[in-house]
Amino acid sequence: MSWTEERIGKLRELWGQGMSASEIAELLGNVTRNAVIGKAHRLGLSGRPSPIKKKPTRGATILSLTERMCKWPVGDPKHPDFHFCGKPALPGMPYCAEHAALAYQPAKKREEERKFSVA
DNA sequence: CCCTGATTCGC
DNA sequence: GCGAATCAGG
Repeated sequence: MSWTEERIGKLRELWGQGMSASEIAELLGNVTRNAVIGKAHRLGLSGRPSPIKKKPTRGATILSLTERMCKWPVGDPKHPDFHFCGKPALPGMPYCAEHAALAYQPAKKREEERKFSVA
């Protein structure tokens, strides 16, 4: 299977929407996340999370940074070591891509479960 | 241990 | 250029 314009367009679209490589690979079909990431990288993409160690924009106050901080509560709020994820949050999301996925787990095929409930 | 993406290697 | 393997981090 080669990367046609159609697939590349889908890849770029899904990737731009914040879709994870594994999700994109699954939706595209007959591709692995490695293929998607590899192609994305080759296309000049990558933008999404996990540039591993990154240099935070220092000079700005922590207040401005918290807006982009993943507000995922880690540990107990009463715990003295309580902290937030701190990873870059998605636009419009209080959490980063990973935690947003965890917080807003999309119910796939909810219809199927639904028809069972009717019975 | 799970997940993520990035980078590298071989085909 | 493609994909898998490997690396690095959360």
